[in-house]
Order: sequence, then C-alpha cells, then structure tokens
Amino acid sequence: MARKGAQSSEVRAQLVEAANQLIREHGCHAVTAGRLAERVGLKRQIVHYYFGTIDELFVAVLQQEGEKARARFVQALDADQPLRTCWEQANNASAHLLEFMAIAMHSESVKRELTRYADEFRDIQTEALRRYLERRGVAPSVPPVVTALIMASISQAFALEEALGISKGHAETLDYIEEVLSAFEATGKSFATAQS
Amino acid sequence: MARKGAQSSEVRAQLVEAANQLIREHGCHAVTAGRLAERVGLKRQIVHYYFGTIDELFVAVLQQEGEKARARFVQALDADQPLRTCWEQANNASAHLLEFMAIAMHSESVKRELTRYADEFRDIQTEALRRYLERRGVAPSVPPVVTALIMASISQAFALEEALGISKGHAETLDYIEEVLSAFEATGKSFATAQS
DNA sequence: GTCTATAGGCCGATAGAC
DNA sequence: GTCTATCGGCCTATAGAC
Repeated sequence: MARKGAQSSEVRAQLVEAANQLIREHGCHAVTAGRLAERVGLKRQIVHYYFGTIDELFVAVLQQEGEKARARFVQALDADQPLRTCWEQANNASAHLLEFMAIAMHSESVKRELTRYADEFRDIQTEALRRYLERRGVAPSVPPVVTALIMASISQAFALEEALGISKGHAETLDYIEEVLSAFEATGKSFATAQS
Repeated sequence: MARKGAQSSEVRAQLVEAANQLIREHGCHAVTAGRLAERVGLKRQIVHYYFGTIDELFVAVLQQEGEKARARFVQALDADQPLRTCWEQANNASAHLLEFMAIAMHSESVKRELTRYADEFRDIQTEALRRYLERRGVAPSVPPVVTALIMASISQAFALEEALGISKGHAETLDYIEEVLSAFEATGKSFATAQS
C-alpha cells in the first residue's frame, strides 16, 4: 500500500524516530504500531496513515540513519587520520546495523536499501583511502577497495563481538591493529602495500 | 519455567530440528509454537511441554548446531589445508548465525550460549593455527589468536555481505586472500608473520 | 505425553466518521 | 489528519481430562 502522509509531516518524523529508538532498545521485533503510537501520543492507526506497512517504516528509518552515518563518516574522513576513521567506523553502528541485517534477510525492500547504503559507504571509504595513499606518495600493492573491505570487516566484526560480550583475543588484536596503523603512518609500509 | 520433557525424547528432537529449519527459512520471528507443532504433526501446546519458553528452544537449537559446527570444523582442520579451512569457516553459517546474534542481543540465555560457543571456536582455531605454524617451522610475529580473530572476522563479514547481496570489492578481495594464502603456503611469509 | 479447552493479549490492517 | 470501531488472526501460556 502506498504511503499517504506527507514526507515533511512532524508526526511522520516522530514515528521514524520512535522506531529508531525501539530498534536500539529492544530490537526490530519490538517495533509495533501500538508501541510506536504510544511514543508519539496518538492511536496506533496513525502508523498506517503514514506508512502502509511496518516494512516501509523500516526503510524510512534505514534511509534516515544511513544518511546521518554517511554525513558523519564523510566529515570524519576530512580530519587528520583517515586510516583511524576507517578503523573506528563501525563502533557506533554495530548493534543497530545487526538488526537491519536481520530484517533485510527476510525483506526485499530493506535488503535493497541496505545494499545501496553499504555500496555507497564502501565507495566513499575506498576513495578516501586512494586519496590518502596518493597524498602519502605510496603506491598500493593491493586495490584500495580490498583494503577498505578488510578494514570494514574487521572493524564491524569486532564491534559486533563486543556488543555480544565476546572478548577472546580482542586485547591482543587491538594492540596489533594499533601497531599496524602506527607503522604505516610512520613508514608508509604495511600488509596493504608490501608483503615480504 | 523448567523444562519437563526428557532430553532424549524423539518429539523433542523433532521440535529442535523444526525450529532450526524455520530459522533458516524465515528467521527467528517465524519460530512460533503453532508452526513448530504443525511441522511435527502435533498440537502447539506440545512445545510448552518440552520447552517452558521459546527462548529455551533457541538455546537448545544453538547448542545442537554449535556442537555440529564444532565437530565439522575440528574434522576439517585435520585435513591438509588448515589455513583454507579457517578462511572458509563462515561460509556455511552466516545467515544462520546472524539470526542468533540478533536474538542474543536481547536474550541473556542465548547470549551466554553464543558467547561460550564463540570462545570455544576461537580457541580451537587459535590452537590449530599455532600447531600449523609450528609444523611449518615459522615463528609468528603476531599471536595466533590475533590471526584467528582477523581471519574469522573477514570470513564472517564476507559471508554475511554475500547473503545480503552486497558484492562491491568482493572479487578483488577474494583474489587478494587467495594470493596471501598461496604465498604463505609457498614461502611461509605473510602479513601474519612479517610486515616489511 | 498428548490432548481439549480456554484465558488474555497483541498484532496488522481497513472502513468510514469527523 | 486523526479518530472510533472492528475484522480476523496469531501469540504464549495454563488447567485439567485422558
């Protein structure tokens, strides 16, 4: 069913924010018309006025949060240490992102949006790495997109494990990553530029 | 509420298997007493006889699948190529594991079981890597647990992205990983043993 | 061990009044 | 835009017969 409420409505924005908080606090299964309406002080039918289905609401939340995260990331990349920005990328998003992945696994519309967002993020990160290496005068032996994917993978997996209370090997790995980043910043050499 | 049905019951095993399939096919939210009972050909009250709550059932599924995965992994590690076994580790589990992570984020009992399972897996992998390096006569410059965590992180993130249809940079990364693994198998050198 | 019966509740969604 | 009213459905869980 098509969305009827205006994109610019205040209530619509409140519903998106309420959904966002519910996901954070209790997971996607807690997002129901009744609870959403309770948080905005209206009756639950209001949800169906602005969003035909709950799935449409999930997409709206993902669009809003994705755009916020994108803006934050782009701004952070302009600072001194793009490598560290990439490494710390996932720390804010892990639990939240997990919920959307779980939704996406069984919702085509959420999957489409999440994929678009992930591809865009990877492009931004890859381009930032490429420019950083260029500025440092380092010729990468590995395509920057590979470095971007690997850094994002480790960062996200790490954040996810922390959120779940898995900690075995984390301290050692943090030390190692710190060592690699410092070494690259000092010498321009690392696993991403030279092997042996 | 305490479980009442015997651990060894045939129906109990069928319920666990039914839950397992439902999670695979439609996600954890699809696991309801009604659908479970339908699959084992009984009435839905039977679920509450064997499992006080749905959460207990999730824990039982996780225990069973975790044990299966552990056995498979240990056996695979005994084969010729433990490095490749570690790298391919996550390919079977990704979507399934994601569901349990999402449950764990809001269920203490599932979180406890998942953490236990993750730690055990990491220990097995770390020990396998340690023995492999020893056998190869290579002194690691990085603690094996760090290598284990990094390989698992990349492997899992990769499998997860594939399941979600995210593919940007995957081909290039597969080539790179293949190169690193081959290089190590041939020369005993890689990012895990020497940097520059 | 499995059933019937039933409780008490929340769900998404729609029709139509105002 | 927001409401009342309502549909039909699914849920977990319990009590007690067999």
